[in-house]
Amino acid sequence: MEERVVRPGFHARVYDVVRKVPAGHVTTYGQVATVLGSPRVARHVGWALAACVAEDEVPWHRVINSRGRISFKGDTSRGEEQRRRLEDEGVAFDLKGRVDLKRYAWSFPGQSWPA
DNA sequence: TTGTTGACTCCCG
DNA sequence: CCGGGAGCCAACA
Repeated sequence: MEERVVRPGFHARVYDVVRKVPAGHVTTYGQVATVLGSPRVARHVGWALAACVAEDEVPWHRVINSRGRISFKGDTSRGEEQRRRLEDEGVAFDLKGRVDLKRYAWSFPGQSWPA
């Protein structure tokens, strides 16, 4: 129950949390990790999203880093796609490619798991 | 089993 | 705010 231990189904939890983010809003890896019960696993949230694809129906593009920026390890092609999707949903970007978290950050219902 | 890696975050300057 | 360094934990070889 309140184990909050990261189980092998970690990805599934990440996906569910990300799916709760409505269009026009964004969240951070740390936020998702916190909802999962472990703010330290922010890196694994990104890793889980990396494994996720369109078939998973996960709005991975709504997840950015704590600085309101799009972080990638080198393949910016997905970063540009992420930015395009967010702009299409009404999320404005800074000239430096940053999002105003103050305005678009989404709060999860209960901020805990399970929801 | 250990060691390396990483779509991160925090601290410092 | 930005950049660099250290820490974090699970997955992978």
